[in-house]
Amino acid sequence: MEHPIKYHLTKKEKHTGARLGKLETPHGTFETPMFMPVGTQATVKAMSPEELKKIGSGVILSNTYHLWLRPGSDLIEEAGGLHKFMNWDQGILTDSGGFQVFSLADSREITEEGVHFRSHLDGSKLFLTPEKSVQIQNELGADIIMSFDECPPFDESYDYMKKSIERTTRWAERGLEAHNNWDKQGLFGIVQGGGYKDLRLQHARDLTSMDFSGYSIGGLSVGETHEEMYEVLDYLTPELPEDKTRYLMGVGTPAALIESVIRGVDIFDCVLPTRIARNGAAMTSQGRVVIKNAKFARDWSPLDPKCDCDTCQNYSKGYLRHLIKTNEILGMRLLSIHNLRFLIRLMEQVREAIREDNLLEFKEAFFEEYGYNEPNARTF
RNA sequence: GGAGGGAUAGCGAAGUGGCCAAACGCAACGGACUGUAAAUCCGUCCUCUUUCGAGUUCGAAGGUUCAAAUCCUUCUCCCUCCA
Repeated sequence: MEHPIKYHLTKKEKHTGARLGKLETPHGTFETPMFMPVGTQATVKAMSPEELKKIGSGVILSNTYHLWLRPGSDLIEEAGGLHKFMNWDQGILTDSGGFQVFSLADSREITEEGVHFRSHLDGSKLFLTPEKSVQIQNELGADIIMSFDECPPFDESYDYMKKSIERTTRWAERGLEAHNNWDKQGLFGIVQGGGYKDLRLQHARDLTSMDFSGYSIGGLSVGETHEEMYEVLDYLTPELPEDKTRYLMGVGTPAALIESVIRGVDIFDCVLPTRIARNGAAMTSQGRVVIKNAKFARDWSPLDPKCDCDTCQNYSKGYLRHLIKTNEILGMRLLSIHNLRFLIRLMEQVREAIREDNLLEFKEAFFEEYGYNEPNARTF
């Protein structure tokens, strides 16, 4: 089968094997490694598409579950598809809703057929199946759509995890079967298995035996330590096909991005940069800056002197702190612009380092300034 | 001039004899946030102490009581209405 989503491996970094490549989609070709901003409800919160484009965003992620509930995938189809609906002419990836089943955990029932759970909006009973998820995603029309998976906690029991990945495999087959828009939409499979090596490898083999357009690594960054996550990547990525995109879902700390690229991952998404922006924190070349802290009240220097984003070019920490403290919309917008630009630029730098075969040196220099020895491994 | 109401922690506001260092909200301060139920959530917030705890508070002064933010007396200030 001819996939509408193609991955072209440009080169591998000499010392780490990190991959430089191109992700080809019906809405453009994008260099990888790449970070994808999250726009759950057909909008990257606080950002306009024009601003996203300006900071170099290529593919953005949106969500099946949320758009299914509101405004409805039929409405978006009527609008001409998600790209047209939200005025985004670059790539779009939609998540399957699998993660929502996991995060809305208090009221779900997982069966072989699908998942019964309740709407977070009005409590109404919902039923999502692999076929339904694909159908909704076909209507939304994203370039990359995701297979409907179960995303169990990292420390779920072995027995449960084994049953879960086997069911997710069956769901993956059903999703492949149901997908009817192969001309314009690629479908990715999602590898689960928690921290169990044999299950991860088994699931990877099961999914790669099917013809997906790319492969995702799910079930990580759900509370485990970075070390546990890196260990999974160490043995998992070699099992994934060289000629397809590897997508690590939900990862977005600068450290994890760099370490994961070193372990062979191509693309990432994460709500972290936009969420912490709205909550008054920034990722900068000098480490994390909690802009709402009192110490920045009279700091007239830019958020990150090494950043080229509009926020850092034009506004001071003191002003940003004021905006955040007064709950002004502009504060959230300016910090979102910065944080996204920071990660997108970080990926640009990583690509350059792969090109130059000096990724490890880049990593050392980055952490020298950013601070690697955080008290908590999960701190970004 | 007369009648009435009120003064509680940074602000607003409960509390009207013991369970009050004093609810709650806001502000302030700190923390968390990883395929977004998030412009959300958590903690601190009289002083000292890491904790236990100790010490000073409820306009001011005096009093009643085993015990007072709560009752009594006087004073100060504020508000409303009538002249």
